[in-house]
Amino acid sequence: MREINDFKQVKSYLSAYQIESIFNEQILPHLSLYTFEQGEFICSQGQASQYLYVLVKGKIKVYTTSAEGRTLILSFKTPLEVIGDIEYVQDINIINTVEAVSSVQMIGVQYHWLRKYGRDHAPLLQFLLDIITQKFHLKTNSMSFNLLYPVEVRFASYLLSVSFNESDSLNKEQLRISIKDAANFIGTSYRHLNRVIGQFCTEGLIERNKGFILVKDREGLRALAGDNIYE
Amino acid sequence: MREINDFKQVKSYLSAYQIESIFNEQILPHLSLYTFEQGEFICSQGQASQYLYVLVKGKIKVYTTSAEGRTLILSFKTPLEVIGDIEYVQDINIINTVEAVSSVQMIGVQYHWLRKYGRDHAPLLQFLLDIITQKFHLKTNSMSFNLLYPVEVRFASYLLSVSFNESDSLNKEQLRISIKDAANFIGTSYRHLNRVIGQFCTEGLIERNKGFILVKDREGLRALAGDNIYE
DNA sequence: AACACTTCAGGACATATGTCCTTTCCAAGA
DNA sequence: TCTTGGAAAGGACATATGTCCTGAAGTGTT
Repeated sequence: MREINDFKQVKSYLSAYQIESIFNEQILPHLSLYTFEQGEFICSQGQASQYLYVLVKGKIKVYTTSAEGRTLILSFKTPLEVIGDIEYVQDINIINTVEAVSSVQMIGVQYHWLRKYGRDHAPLLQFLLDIITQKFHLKTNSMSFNLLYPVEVRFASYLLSVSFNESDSLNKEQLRISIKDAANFIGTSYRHLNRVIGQFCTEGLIERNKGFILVKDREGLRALAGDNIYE
Repeated sequence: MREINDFKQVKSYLSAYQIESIFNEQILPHLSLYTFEQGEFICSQGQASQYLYVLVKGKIKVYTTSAEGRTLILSFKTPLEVIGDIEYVQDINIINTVEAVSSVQMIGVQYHWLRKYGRDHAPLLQFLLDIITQKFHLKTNSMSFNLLYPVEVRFASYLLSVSFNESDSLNKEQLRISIKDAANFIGTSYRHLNRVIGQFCTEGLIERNKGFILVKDREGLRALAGDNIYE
């Protein structure tokens, strides 16, 4: 983590995401911009939490590790997103580990200042409400999805969702997905996911070349996934 | 659903749960008390939502039905709880079906009035934030729990959690649990749950007599469930 | 009591998924 | 160039879970 002393940058992010109003005059001076390198932890499960972060650039993953050491990825997130909100409101330790997937920039504020100056600031409260309800809704969906459908369907949905987002950038159909990550996200074992991938290849839905996955039949995947997409 | 015109009653509930402040003077006159009979629907997945309800008495269950008709119970809830909060904030249709498990009383307000008079009322916003973050936290837990552990463990946890709450009342250890409900809650099939129940009986953890389940070895269950309890 | 009807318990089998291992391959570093 | 470590792919097997079906037992109705 590196702190960047560039208040202009902070302001410009706030303005870009139209959230200037959520921090009032008293809080503004206590905002800082932080950079995290790829693979760096933004926060770790179980630790005490001190900062509310607003993700403004890059991509992060949120996951939990069970007592037995198994990992379950709860979500990948891109701006605009907030980390530490639940912990702030509930005043509890960090629930999930958050790790930078790419290089990441976040605006951070200490709870301290939020408690002091933000408790009754309606725009902030509304903003948090909005973000958290979104998260909740999304989680509700993925939870029922995970419990109701087999790995095959979940993976098809995952592929669609990921390829959609990624392909914004460059490589239209070629995806560099980490199969391990995918397995943890879907809540299955690496082995089994591999099996399903093999099956998809046989069926001509996808193709794989050394670590990459090429979506060949988007419609076929969609048919498999049904309407259910990790939104 | 039956509307009860008893403003005193409403006031007394608000006071009992120490939430008088969340509704301001303008909103108060628009609060009503509603009664739902056992088995009655409070709201149904996909419908347009109009009311924010505060559960003040009784027990409800929240569940979702997949396109294929499978049911997944997301939670059982007792006061103090709010229904329709996510929908209110996000302005979307009802996400999950909510059904009265016992006879139930709820305080209801139309979104209309909340939008008009409550948008900037910090105590209301704080209250919603608090409730929703709790829900979120709980859901996060149960989601990872469901994905990370086998039915055996989940059911043990379920039994502990349910027997704990129920036994507050009368029958110390005797539980009338609906096995179907339990199966849907855990996200498994009736058949399989039955199998696990049989196994638990063999191991002397529980005993069953015609539809009831008797917890015999709470410690054994706890050992199986580990620390993980549906909170 | 006799009947139809539902719920409950469980058998038999198929499928989904997990665990453990082995082999291959490729890339980073000595 | 030669290791060496780790990712990738998949074989073999065990286990967890789902589906379909059947028979027993309870419940209400006539």
